[in-house]
Amino acid sequence: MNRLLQNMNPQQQEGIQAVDGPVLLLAGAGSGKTRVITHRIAYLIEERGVLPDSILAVTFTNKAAKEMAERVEKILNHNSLAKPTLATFHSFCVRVLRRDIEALQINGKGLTRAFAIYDETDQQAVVKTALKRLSIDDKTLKPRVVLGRISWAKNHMIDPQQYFLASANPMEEKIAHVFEIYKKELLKANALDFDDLLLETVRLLKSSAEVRERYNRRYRYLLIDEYQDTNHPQYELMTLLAGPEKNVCVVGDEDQSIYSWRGADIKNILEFEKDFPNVRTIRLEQNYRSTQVILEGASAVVAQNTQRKGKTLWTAREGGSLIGYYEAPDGENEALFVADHIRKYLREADGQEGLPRCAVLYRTNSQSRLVEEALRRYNIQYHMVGGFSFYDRAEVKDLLSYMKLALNPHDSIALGRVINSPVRGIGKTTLETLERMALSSGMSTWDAIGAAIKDKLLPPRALTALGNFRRLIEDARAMLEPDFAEKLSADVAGDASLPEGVAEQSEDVSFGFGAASDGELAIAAATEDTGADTSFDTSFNFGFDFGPTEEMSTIAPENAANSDSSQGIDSASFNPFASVASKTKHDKKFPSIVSRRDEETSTPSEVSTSEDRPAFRNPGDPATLPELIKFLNDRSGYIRALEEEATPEAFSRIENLKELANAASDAQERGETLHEFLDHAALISDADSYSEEARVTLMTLHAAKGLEFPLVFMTGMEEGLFPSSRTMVDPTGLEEERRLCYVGMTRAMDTLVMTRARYRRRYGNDMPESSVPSRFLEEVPSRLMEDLGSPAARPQFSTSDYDSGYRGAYATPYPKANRFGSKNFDEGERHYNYEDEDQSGERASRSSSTGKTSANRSMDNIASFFAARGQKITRPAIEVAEPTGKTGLKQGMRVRHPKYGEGIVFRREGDGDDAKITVQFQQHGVKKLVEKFAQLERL
DNA sequence: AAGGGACCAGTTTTT
DNA sequence: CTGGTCCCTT
Repeated sequence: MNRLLQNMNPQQQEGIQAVDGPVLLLAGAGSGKTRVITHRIAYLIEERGVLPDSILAVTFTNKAAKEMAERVEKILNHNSLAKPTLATFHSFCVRVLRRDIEALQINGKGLTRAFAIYDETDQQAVVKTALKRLSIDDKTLKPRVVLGRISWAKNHMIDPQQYFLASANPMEEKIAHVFEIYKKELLKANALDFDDLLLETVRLLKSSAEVRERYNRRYRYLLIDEYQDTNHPQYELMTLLAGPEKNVCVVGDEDQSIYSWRGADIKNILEFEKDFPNVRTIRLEQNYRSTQVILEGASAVVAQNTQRKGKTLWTAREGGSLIGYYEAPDGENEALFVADHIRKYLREADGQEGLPRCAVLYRTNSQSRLVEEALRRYNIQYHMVGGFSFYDRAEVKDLLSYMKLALNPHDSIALGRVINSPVRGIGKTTLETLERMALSSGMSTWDAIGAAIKDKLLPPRALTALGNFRRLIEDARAMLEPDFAEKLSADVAGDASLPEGVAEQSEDVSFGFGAASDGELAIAAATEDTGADTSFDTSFNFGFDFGPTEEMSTIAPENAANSDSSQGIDSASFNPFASVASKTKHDKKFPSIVSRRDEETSTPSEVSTSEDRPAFRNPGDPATLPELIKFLNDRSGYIRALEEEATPEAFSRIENLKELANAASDAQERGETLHEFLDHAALISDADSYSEEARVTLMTLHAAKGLEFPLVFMTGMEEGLFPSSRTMVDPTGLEEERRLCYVGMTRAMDTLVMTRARYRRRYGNDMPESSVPSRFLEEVPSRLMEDLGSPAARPQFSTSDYDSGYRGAYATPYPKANRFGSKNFDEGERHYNYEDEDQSGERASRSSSTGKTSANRSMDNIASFFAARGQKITRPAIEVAEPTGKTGLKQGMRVRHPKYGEGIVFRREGDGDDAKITVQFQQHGVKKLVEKFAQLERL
């Protein structure tokens, strides 16, 4: 038998071999779907002799795409040089548009290939300005809501005019107006939002037969994963890409459709069968992942849904441990329970085969904080996906905005973001004037700046500031031009040919950077030693004197001097390549970017191809990514402003910018263009940071889709939280929540634990009411569950005579109306107590300082728990924390502050460099200070 | 123009 | 408890 079909069940084999014509693969959770997809791709290549180039597989997340690519490569034993295209819908569209969007232009008008991608924050900014322009209070009409409507309209192919005509009330009419402005602004800014990426690609492929046929020729085998989560534009895209051959395979599971709120349309599956009448449907129903207990539990939950085709998943893994349930008194305790459980699990798994891996899943990102804290206390390494992405941090976005402006200065959102950060004296009034100018003349803000300077339409001070800013951007733009360095230096000789990394592909579609045309920043591929050698001289001067030449007089000499070492901008504190940079610190004349390697090996003139000396920028090439970043960091004064701020936060921002420089340097090594780098930053999602090696992973239920773990925790199983209160009103929303629950449960291979907190804090306040157990808990047959409640409570309540079948004891003293506890519970009885520790002793101490009346709150448990181990705790911090910082300051001590004068230490939080001290000053009231910087003097 | 303080509103899920 | 916005002072 073919090795690609080995160890596959008949349905899987069919899925792998049915490569011609349309195929619908209905793949239940854990049914080996990814295996089938990857083997199918390998089968196409190995058995059918299909060129990898002509295979396109579209997945939902970058993570899935990456994983799939790796697995395919592994199956093929790395034998294949060419690779199939594996991408998300969005990233694929970006690549298409970066290449072909200008085919949509009419009379030279329309978006260019330098288009920007607007993320949700950018979109909000556009909506906000639109609202302001229409004098609509953004409290009555929330930007989020407006955006939701706009997105909805777009995905239903409704334009602003149609929206206006269809609007039934003033509110809708207003939205239509905002929509119209929004659309115009994006056009003016040469920008596309996430929806546009899909829609414009569809429009492109529909309107240009030439382009469509080109892609049809290129991609002859199409595969769409997570088909149940596609929306209408994605569906259209699929049909367009499928072309006349219709070798398209879609893979999905309606029970795992969890993105309908984003426009995913279950109808797509039905329409698929309609549009492709000769479709072959294959069902994968054997689950290879979970134990029978878990699978049965999950199936029982999802069986409550009415809107499903219904299928019978089965597993050969009979039995399995029961689904655990733990009811915590509050969120902290819940998190500690999970952490403790994980620690035991990791300990026990130590000697065993295989990597121990587990996941903590929750409905909302905000729930992660408590779990994180708990894991940190246990010193358990964890990996969190989601939440604030690296690329969402303000400083990173700022720098990215500078980079975007270098490509596309008309990007008004990026411009608005950084025009005055760091502060350079361009304030509100100036911006308002510019905005008015732009509005009345229809030009972009960037052009308005030019006009204002040209016609001296603003006060001199503002004009100077604007002029400086404009020069900064223009200089950055100049760096993207080939020959930019030559313009800076008179004595440059040599040919400025672009590096040819990849030859144009056989068919006419290619995304390699070799395909980059003049406007794009083509960058030579690089080797490992690149980063260090390439670029970063500590001061931005590229190692040669760039006295202002005719063309580049915009780079003012004083600016260059500005960034000289003594001024602190450059400095080792920032430069990621400081160690090398200090060595190479320019005593060379041009071409300095070219580097030691040249000195050692060959002369620059001999070198012409990127293969020969990929590490360096050839004379005549545009600047490298790290060079650009370095330039922007220095010339914008961004780093300097942070350094002057000198707060811990500022330093961590600098760290983040370093990290961005590292990312750029990596991208450089991969041969990415600036466009590609920015596209990546725009499209990367938090879910993509999941790493297989992590022992402990924290993420939302949504992010967990497609993954599996031996041990899974589902936390926050409470009505209103999960299912979310917003979804509980309509049955459709509720069914989606239920599917989400199904997705979560079926992530578990061996063990599943569900938890709930009786009291959960919200907005920093305790919720007055006890939570109600999630209905999904009720939907799991009780014989499949066991209570993991307080070990201490167990002896009190014998389990043997408890009839509902799970071995917990907690429900006994209460009416059994609800298996999952009742409101009148005495909190003291059922604490999770850590390793059966006696809670009675030290716990009682002085916890009343928190103002809580109940001595049984988990906080006190935690306090005693850590106190017993001699560890410091930060909560409640007041009575336990031992001051160990350099100052040795303690609560009650009298201190003097250089500015605020005398005061008394009120409390102390944290330790080491992060320690914060709250001081009651006689004159200035209560201040919270970072100990390290506070310069407090003990009296 | 810029920084600080007071006030208020918000938690789904994501490319 | 956070983050954003508005208004106040310098």
